[in-house]
Amino acid sequence: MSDPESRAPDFIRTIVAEELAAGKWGGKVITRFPPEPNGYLHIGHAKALCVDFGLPLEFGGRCNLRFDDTNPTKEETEYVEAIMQDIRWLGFDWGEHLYFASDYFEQLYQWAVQLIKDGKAYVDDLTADETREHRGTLTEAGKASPYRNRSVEENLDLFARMRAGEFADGTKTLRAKIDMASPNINLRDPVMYRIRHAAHHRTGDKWCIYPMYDWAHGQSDSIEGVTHSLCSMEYEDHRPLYDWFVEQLPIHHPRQIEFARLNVTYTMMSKRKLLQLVNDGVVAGWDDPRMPTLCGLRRRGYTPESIRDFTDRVGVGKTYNLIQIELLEHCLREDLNKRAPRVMAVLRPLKVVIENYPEGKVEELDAVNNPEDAAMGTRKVPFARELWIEQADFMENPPKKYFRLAPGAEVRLRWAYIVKCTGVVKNARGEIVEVRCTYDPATLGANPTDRKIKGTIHWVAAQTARPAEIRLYDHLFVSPKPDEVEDWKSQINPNSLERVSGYVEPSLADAAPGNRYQFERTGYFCVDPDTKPGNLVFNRTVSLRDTWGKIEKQEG
RNA sequence: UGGGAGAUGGUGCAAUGGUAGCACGACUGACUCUGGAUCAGUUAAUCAAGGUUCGAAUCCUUGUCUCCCAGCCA
Repeated sequence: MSDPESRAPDFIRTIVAEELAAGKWGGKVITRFPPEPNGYLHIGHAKALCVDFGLPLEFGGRCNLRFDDTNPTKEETEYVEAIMQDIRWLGFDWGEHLYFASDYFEQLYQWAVQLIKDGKAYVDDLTADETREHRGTLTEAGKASPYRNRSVEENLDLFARMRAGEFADGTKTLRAKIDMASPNINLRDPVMYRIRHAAHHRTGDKWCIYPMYDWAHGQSDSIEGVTHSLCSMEYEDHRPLYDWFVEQLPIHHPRQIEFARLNVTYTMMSKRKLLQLVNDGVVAGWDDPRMPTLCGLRRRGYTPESIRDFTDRVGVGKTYNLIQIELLEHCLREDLNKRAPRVMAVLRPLKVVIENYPEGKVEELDAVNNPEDAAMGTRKVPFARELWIEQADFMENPPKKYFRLAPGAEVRLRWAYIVKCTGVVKNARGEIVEVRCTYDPATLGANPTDRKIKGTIHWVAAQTARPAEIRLYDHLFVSPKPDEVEDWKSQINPNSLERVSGYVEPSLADAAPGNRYQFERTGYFCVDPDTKPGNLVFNRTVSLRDTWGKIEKQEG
């Protein structure tokens, strides 16, 4: 991961550094990460997490985890548990500072009463439709509700009775009295409370009125002593309201700063649409390895380090961005290249028989676990007369520049001998079912001096191989911007998951779920939790860069 | 056509009046018992037009384009 000191400071860190240098905020930075517990965290949240938690890490201070649970009809405990797990996995710690906006409901209520007393809020009887009609449009001012000038006493009485449950859902709201003619629609008497006779995941049936985001968020920030309330660009229009609410009370005033959210090609961040993918069975769940959710990426085999590195490289700005998924994959490969042990696995098996190798003989050959890290040592891999190789590593009529096995051609078997193809066996349909070879006993750990062997292929000895289910993933969507297509579901990639039955070397027999490996020459894989004793399941995390594949593509 | 924000290589981020740089991608080549990794190199950008200035991505003017806002969602 990049050194924080070497990174160019983004505009937020520049602002904070200047403020601190000027003696503001008492020299410490307090931020908050405020998820709504109505879905799972995704890669976009990872960026926000890195910004929110990264700032106090750099300047001193802390980041609170506060659940923004002000809407009981959408929120569930299942989500809060999952969100906490994902944040910890990514590597961030909120210490003792776990909060819920619902913890502040009483204080929020008391402050609302104060606003009513000050003539700055009123109870409105307009229906939702009427409220919309009164709000005006982007170009026309709104008009005042007929209830806008109720007396303080009447407002106090009505608000207390709203809380007491005397009124049905949707019949009354508490509104801030600001300016129905404001060019900023957020300031046209925004709703502060609505009536919802619904059980809340934490407060149960204690409340039947719930605060709106704008009212709850800034006041919650203030209660927690937050200095910098970092959020995405769409809240820029809300900042005047955020400021207005905290200024009406003699309380601490945090600074809201907005930055552009993360977008990545071939996926989407909409929680609503991701939920739909889950509900429609397009994916197997929130943690399906094709999902951009943190739990999906985790199951896929992504490392938290690679995700943090990615968010570092993406930067923080105010410009709309669409990051190419290749950058994420690059960060992943770079990380895994250093730490993933190498093993051999054959995804699409083709039988090879070495005619001059004794039947029944098995040799234990030495293989290096990671050429990038000698400390990872070596292991033994069994070699025998019958092997599995990759179907793609043999061609009966090879094109030029094909360095693998073909009739009459020689190839190095990784960590083993050089073999030469002597012929093939075909079935009744003319398909190749077996490749016949001879091996050169002098080439174990040594290269021949009379000829140059360009190709090396991986293999698994048939009699000691372990069968495995291997799940190969591709982008969930065929379009780089699936969100921008009218019918986004039409962009779902029908081939985003392919299951193959392959063979892995015996050292993997007891591989534990979550373990990550490089299958030499094919990619990085991790053991899926679906793995049971004797039934190995691997997910392809990401393929290796494939220069040959590129050449093939170019030449048709 | 109200308000807010933003425009730098294909993508993302820097340069805050003084040589437009870094990363990913793409393309060459070297090396290699992974067609991986690594190494070397190439490609390619300041939204437009005026103005200020010795000098402008940066300052001024005008224009263009993009995004966000009319939930009792967050």
